[in-house]
Amino acid sequence: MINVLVVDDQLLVRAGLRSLVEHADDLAVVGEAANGREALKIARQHRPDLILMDLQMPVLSGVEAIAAVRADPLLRDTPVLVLTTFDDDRDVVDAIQAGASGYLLKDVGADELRTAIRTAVEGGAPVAPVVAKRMMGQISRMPSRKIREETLGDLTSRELEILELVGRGLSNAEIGAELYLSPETARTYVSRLLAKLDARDRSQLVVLAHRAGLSD
Amino acid sequence: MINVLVVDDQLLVRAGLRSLVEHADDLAVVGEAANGREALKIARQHRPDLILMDLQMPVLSGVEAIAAVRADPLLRDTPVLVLTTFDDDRDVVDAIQAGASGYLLKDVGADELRTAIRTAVEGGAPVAPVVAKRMMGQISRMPSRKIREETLGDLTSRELEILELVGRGLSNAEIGAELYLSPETARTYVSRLLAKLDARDRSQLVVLAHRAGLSD
DNA sequence: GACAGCCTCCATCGTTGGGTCGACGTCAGC
DNA sequence: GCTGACGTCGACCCAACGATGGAGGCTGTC
Repeated sequence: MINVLVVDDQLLVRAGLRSLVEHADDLAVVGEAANGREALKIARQHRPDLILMDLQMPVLSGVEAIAAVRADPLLRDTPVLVLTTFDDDRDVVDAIQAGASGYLLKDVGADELRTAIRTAVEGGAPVAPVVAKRMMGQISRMPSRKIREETLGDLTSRELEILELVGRGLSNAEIGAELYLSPETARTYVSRLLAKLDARDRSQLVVLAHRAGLSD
Repeated sequence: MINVLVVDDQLLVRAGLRSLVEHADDLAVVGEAANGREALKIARQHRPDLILMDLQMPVLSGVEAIAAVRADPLLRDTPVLVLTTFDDDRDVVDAIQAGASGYLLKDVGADELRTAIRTAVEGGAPVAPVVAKRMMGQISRMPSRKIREETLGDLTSRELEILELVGRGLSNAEIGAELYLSPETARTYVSRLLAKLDARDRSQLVVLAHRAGLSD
């Protein structure tokens, strides 16, 4: 039996969700909350298996509430399934970074919602196709392996090491200390990197390093 | 009627997919291909409404094939739905950056697959919950608005402008030229930024700018 | 009017960075 | 054994950077 906490500031929506959720034998609503603060309080009391949460709420927004859940030692592992009306890029990214376990829109079908709840409890991340499109848009803008290999292709492994440290903002002396080299050697490498990568500054090297995804 | 091109290097899988897909009245398989090169050829001939593609393939991998589809003026708008066995972070990111329209795993249910095909054709992005979890993991590692506001909170708008240019690797003189300032003024701002953000180098400023997501 | 905050400019001085050489050692491969 | 690629170190010199402290002007607000 999966116990669900329903969080939405509109009474009507909560009622609708309750009837939807309880239509299934394996699902039950153990509480309702009208805002983030209430949600946290009730969640700590009832320890639901999943929190179904709207984002637009007074007092404590959905995103803040999700972050609070993830920060709470008691609730840390409770999946939070976002169920909201909009799919702004900003909302989606914020919710995910706050620690959401899934992201559905309110036009979701009844069966879909129930399936999503089960999926989230099992550790999966149910996401509405429109939202997934947003997510993919974000990922498209990330540094790609292709760029990495194209720009860093003919660097030796040692040069890559140095570039990575330059990309962290280290000075030549610090790089030398980090790799047990003399500062002069570090400078030699940086000079070579500048020539190879057609950069003028070490700060341009930093830009390249980040563009190539060397920051991870 | 939605015409589907099935791409997989295993005959058996293609046969299975064909029977699954054609089980619905509104779906039809208009072609099969065993690798990326074939897929492109047949796609150009038949102009399917959707391409169902495995990633692991000889000759031309799935990711490469997707990129080729997106680069082809005739096929540019044809959705490519990835259907594969694994969900490596790398595969997922590569496929998305190549231009995939969705990402399913081969343990998908028959109904789910058919629904996903329709969703993809309509412009949505069907994604398996496990894959969505990977995607969310990627997005979690991106620069967040929170960090941005925390680190850049008490900067004036002008200072932000300068920081953005520093983050692109410009020198003081270039910043001055860009903003119609004297180089000395640019230096003054950079100095202030160094003090405010507790950095020592302009290269550390570049790091901060990128961490805060000022590169977009 | 006094004041604070912001934007703009400048001069000086020490430090770092970067270009350009050259040198030595190692190791793989022909 | 020679060559070439790589890694390491150093010396020279000039340009850029960064710290510091100052200055004037422009907005607002009290």
